[in-house]
Amino acid sequence: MATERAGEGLTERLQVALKGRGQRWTEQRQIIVDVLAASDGHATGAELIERVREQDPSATPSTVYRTLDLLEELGLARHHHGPDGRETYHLEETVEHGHLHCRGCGAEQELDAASAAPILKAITSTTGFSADLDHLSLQGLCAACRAAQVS
Amino acid sequence: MATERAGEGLTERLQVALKGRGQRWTEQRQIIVDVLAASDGHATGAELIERVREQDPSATPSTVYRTLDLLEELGLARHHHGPDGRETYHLEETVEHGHLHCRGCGAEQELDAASAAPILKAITSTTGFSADLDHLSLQGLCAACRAAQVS
DNA sequence: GAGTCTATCGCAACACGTTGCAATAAGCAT
DNA sequence: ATGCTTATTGCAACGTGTTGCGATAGACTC
Repeated sequence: MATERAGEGLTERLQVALKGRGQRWTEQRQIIVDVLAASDGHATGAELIERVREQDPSATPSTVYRTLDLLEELGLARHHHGPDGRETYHLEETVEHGHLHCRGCGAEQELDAASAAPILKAITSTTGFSADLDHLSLQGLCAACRAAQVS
Repeated sequence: MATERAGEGLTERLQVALKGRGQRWTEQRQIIVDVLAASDGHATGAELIERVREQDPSATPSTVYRTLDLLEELGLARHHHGPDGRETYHLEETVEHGHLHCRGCGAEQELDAASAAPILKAITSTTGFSADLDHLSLQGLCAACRAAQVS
């Protein structure tokens, strides 16, 4: 397993953004961004900490979470809460998407922007509220489980 | 501050449901149901524990959370996760509803079943997924904050 | 009422995430 | 290169929620 590196463009964007705010670029932050880039789907806080520790055993949870918060502030990462309330993180590079958790079979579907468009439109027109797709995390029954329940 | 009691009908329904499953009705459970009924809107786990403790200082978190889980299994209570991932509980008697959290002003709107209907319909027709309104917890910008941002 | 079975309780430990504070070290000026 | 400023780190403690286990006590039988 090679150690994956975040795209150079991403790292550079980060350095510039940090410098502009009087903040610093550190080895730890490089590692955290790399880990996030390598786990391209979704990863929980605990998973990220574990993977960061593989590369730097001295890293602590507080540092990792603080860095994740920072990345979110900079708009480079996002997090959302699963049905159990646990957090999952992903890089902003990942396409913006929502999540559908089926309480029947436990499956998780992703909801891409195109499919979500009519839903977001319905939300806006009935409530005036403009919802963030990245925070859209629905629980319910998928089509298969609904069919199974009817039987 | 009078000690509020859950409606007798609710308590009786519970006793019957428990007996049918070979489970028991205890003083603690009465207290927890009462507290839940008294905090008719939403209450976090921590708040509920504190209030239960006022009536029975020997109650422990594990008991309260286990009872809440039990009430959910019986379909008498529900919980959902706020934008910070913390849990809030409410009795099933409460009208089913969703939540809208504004990331601009921090306001929280409720979403009643009538308003939600077109949204749920849009979800079903685009994804085949039948979403639970009680777990619908959106984050985004309310109409006022959107207007303010445009300026 | 006494005895039995087992659901429930309290405790203690754990898991995830957050926060305050003192020590370290990054980045800048000289 | 050296020193200064202060962002960042590691540690330790806390808050919320979960889980395992032995002790308690509810409900049922005789």
